[in-house]
Amino acid sequence: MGKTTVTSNDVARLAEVSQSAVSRTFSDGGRVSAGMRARVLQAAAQLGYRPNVLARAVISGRSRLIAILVAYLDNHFYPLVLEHLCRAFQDQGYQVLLFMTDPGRQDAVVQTMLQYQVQGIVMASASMSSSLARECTRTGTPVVLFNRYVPSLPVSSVTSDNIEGGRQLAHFLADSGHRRIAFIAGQEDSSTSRDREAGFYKGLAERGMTVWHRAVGGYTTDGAEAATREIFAEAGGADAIFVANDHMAFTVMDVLRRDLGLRIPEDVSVVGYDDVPEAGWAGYNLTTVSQPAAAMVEATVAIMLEQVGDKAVHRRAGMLPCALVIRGSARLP
Amino acid sequence: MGKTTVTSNDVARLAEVSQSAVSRTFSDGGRVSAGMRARVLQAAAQLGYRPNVLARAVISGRSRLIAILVAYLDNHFYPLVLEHLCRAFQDQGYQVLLFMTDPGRQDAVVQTMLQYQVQGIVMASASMSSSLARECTRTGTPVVLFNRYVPSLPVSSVTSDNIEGGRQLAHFLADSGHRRIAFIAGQEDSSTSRDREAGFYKGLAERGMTVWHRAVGGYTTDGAEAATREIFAEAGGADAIFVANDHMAFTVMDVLRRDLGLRIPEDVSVVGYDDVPEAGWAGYNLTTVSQPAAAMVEATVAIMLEQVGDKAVHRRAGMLPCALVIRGSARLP
DNA sequence: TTGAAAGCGCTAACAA
DNA sequence: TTGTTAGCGCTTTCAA
Repeated sequence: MGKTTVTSNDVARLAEVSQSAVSRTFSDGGRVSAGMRARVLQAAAQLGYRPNVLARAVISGRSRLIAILVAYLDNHFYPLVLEHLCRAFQDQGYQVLLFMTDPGRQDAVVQTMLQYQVQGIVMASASMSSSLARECTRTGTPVVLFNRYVPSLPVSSVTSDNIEGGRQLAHFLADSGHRRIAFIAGQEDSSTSRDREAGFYKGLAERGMTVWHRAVGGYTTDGAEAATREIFAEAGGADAIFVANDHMAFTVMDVLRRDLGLRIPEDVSVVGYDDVPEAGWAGYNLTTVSQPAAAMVEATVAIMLEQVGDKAVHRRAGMLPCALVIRGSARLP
Repeated sequence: MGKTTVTSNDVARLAEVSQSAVSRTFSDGGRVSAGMRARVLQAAAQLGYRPNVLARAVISGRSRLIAILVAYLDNHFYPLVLEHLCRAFQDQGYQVLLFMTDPGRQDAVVQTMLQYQVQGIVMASASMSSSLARECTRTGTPVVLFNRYVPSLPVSSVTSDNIEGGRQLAHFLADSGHRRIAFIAGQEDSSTSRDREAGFYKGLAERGMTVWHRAVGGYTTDGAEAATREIFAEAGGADAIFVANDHMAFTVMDVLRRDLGLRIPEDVSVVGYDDVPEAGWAGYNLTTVSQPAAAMVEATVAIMLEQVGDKAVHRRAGMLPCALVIRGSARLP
């Protein structure tokens, strides 16, 4: 078989030029004459030469690798975001190193990322310890939390205005005549769930109301089912439920209709959060708040590219507006 | 600030040992005495040393990088597969380089993968040109097509038995008394759609029937909607529709119920393929064929690991059994 | 077992 | 513009 990999030296020998001429031809700002370039490219094509970007990264310190960490992909919001992030980084000449993690193993995963010399880290549906955040700062690796924030950490974040979204839902439900309004929280330690809840309570208060019942679904299917049953174990049940995200809301609707024999929205109104594609499906037709996924991805990429290559890392926080999407799962005024 | 990256030389200097001792301590089969190991680890911890795996990859030729290429993530089958693949490779000490691509740009993307010295390529919902496949063979990079196969190419593949699945659906519909059975194809050039269709026709033939109408949905939402309308533009319409995957089937059901005012399954039966999580949701309750995603991922990873590091690439083809999942979207006998 | 030395494939300063 | 030279951070012979 012989050697299987073609190096810049092989190309240089065939083209009868120096090895650095080959390097210049294949690097961005390379100053090479048209004639040289042509000879090199011709020899490279003949041999099937392909630059080894890993070797390049070792020297230049620019791996053009961005790590993305996600905890799960069952909530359809995240695959969508992942797809857009990946395409956006690719378009900018960066490649995505994908990591799935369970809470608890995140620190080890971040160590692996750093070993791969990634130039930036995006964390979606996942958080990070403060010691790790500091380590990233030390190595000059910018971190962007997607759809989450931790004010005390030296990391950037991109979110939408979850407080305002929760508030608008509260107004909408209160103004539609609902009186026993329940809330199903997501993960209690996530800023999304906390903010949506805070905004929701604030909105209710502005209408002189308080939440009728609060349950926790933990952003899981099982949790959502249990929370729904818990609410309707009480006498009378709720006449409206705000579920902290769409993914849980679908389960809630299934339990309500199939298991409890209730009609939506005649017997009980359901509203969610995220506006994932399924929310628009006729089988659910869910009233919800849309998160501007495309704009959030854009902001994430912008913050990343701004910091990549900089020696120092700056904390940036982007918050994008959300919008109430009224469909048919909640009664109207 | 000073130097920001800690190298094995820094550790060696602090521990007063040779640089190669540090290297051995951090590489797998490194023969080092316990005392040496302890000194090195202590110095490394003190400095916050982290091996540069890119430099290691340049020398050893083992990047421990696996590329995964997907064309889209809206069909929920793929995020699920991606999540499992990623976790499985991570567990084996490999990292995933994720690429999203549109048909047509795939060749350029594969070139990028090879530049990153990936040790293997998984292609899901995406195909590959024969010249590229040959190039991968030449570089000794194993390729596994997930949920797709191209017999003429020197690449491995993992599929489920789509022919048998289609056949079972045909029997099921025929035996339930349906007489005007339509089929909505996916992408015409994909082996999944072709096999499901072939099996379906075979199954119908075994019951002395033929397909009543055939339309093409192209695995897209818009295509599925158009195909549905096309079928019901004909006098009478179908009394059953086999949709080539679940993702399109949900759209078909929406169009049927919301736009055409038909009841499922009283007026028309709908069956899909894949058994994505949403198929089990009460709002759809779709009769379908389940693809063994977990087993397919397992087979993919096994084929990959078997070949990674081998000089020569072997063609492997894994086909896993599927299973009919009967829910409520199709009439029973 | 340990250390010295020679690279892996490439970039980047420097001189010509 | 081109070639020469010195590395990047690491693995891997080869002696000791």
